[in-house]
Amino acid sequence: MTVEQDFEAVDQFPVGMRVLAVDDDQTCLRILETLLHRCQYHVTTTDSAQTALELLRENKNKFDLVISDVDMPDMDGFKLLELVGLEMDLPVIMLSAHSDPKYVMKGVKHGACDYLLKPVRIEELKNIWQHVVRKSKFKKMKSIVINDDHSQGNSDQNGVKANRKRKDQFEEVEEEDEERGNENDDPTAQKKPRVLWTRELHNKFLAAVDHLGVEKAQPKKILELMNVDKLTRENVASHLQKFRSALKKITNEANQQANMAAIDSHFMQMSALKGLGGFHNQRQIPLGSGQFHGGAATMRHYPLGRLNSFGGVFPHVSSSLPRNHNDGGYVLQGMPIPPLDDLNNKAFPSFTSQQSSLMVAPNNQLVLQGHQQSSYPSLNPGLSPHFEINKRLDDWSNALLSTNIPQSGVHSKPDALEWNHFCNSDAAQAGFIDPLQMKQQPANNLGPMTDAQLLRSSNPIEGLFVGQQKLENGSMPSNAGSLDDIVNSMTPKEQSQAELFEGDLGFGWHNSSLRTCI
DNA sequence: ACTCTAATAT
DNA sequence: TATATTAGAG
Repeated sequence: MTVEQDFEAVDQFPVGMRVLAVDDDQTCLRILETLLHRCQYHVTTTDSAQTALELLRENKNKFDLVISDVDMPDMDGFKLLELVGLEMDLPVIMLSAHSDPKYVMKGVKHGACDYLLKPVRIEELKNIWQHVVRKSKFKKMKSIVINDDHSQGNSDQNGVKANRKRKDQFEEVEEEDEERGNENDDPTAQKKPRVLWTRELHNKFLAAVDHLGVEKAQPKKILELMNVDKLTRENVASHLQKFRSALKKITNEANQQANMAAIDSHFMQMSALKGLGGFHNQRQIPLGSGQFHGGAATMRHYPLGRLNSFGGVFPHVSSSLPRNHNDGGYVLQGMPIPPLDDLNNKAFPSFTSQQSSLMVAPNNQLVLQGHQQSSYPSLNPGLSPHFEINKRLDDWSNALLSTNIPQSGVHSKPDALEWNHFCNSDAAQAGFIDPLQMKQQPANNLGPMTDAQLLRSSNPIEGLFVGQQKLENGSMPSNAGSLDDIVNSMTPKEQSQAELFEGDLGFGWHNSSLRTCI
């Protein structure tokens, strides 16, 4: 079988590929030329690197590949390599008699896409066209980002392999292609988007988990229930892992506390007194923004006290709030839903910065599209339908300010230490905020999270709050009944506003160390 | 084939 | 930091 036949059997492409061969040694150059011709390449030769460079500069896009000797009097082959890489980003193959790994490495580091040892065998030249294909593929996808990655990304991958003589070039090229292909198959595709577990997304997650039951909730099922585009099982698994560890932490702490029962009964009393504890999920709320198509939108009843402040999906932990958070108050963000507290404010806010509906953003993240949360306290309370919420933030902030509690910034949330400080602060002592009250009227006196709440894809607190306002100003009958009724009673405008402002209260809430407050 | 957990990477 | 990925073991 002739070389030609052999070659053509491989691929038609390389026929006519334009190769510039550079070697100061005339003999070598002649041999090289002959071999390249046999491969049906279109060959241009020169014996000087300088000339080569000029040829290349004058004939941009007239060459597909450069194959150059390393040792040349007028210009170091590496220099040529570098310049070519810089100026036209052509694939360059280095050629030398030195098998010294140092040289090989140098070539590779300078961006050579291959390093051939003299004497060159035609078998090696037969395959060099692949560098052209690869390079152009590579260029296409990197063209916007980087210009000179030629000398970096390329080299590392070849580095290890380059210092062995390549008998098995075909295989090797395939390997390399695979390596690159994994990441760069689609030139337009960038890195996989990261999922941002926003409140809304988390709520869907919670709804799914709740539906399945905490114990039985598994990534795959959750994923199905959530029915969110582009979300993967891995995403869910990761989140679930985080969720569970947060859960464990919280329940552990809760269980360490004594007097649960007493506190429980107290809570129940408070609930009853408040008239809010008896809410049932009587009907669903029509959802504007929910994308939820799973089976969680069914009516459920929870035994009062089963649910606590963590989104209604936590196991029964004597329905008492966790207290005495002794690790500094850190709670995995996005896990617990903030307690509703009593509706007369005194929320213990934390601040998050994302919200709204799910999309794939240009920045290549799965994000919730929407406004960036206004930095507290920049919201204008007078204009916000969430005046009271902002006021709560004000209260909290002021309380903090008046107690020398170090604040780490707008997005900080108090940790256990800060909270203890706060509880002992003048502000607290003066009744500015009553820790005791906060303790006595924790979130779960408001009954379970409803499907509707979860599915509304907005901060349930917001809806509740609006409802509460309506109750208070008489625009809603006081016997409105269920929580759902309240939320349902929101006007479309209010709902959209709630939508817009959702996230005013973050969900990194933790009412840590309440025990130490009394 | 999937899940869980821990560890580690990005 | 939050999320992703991986490993190793069910």
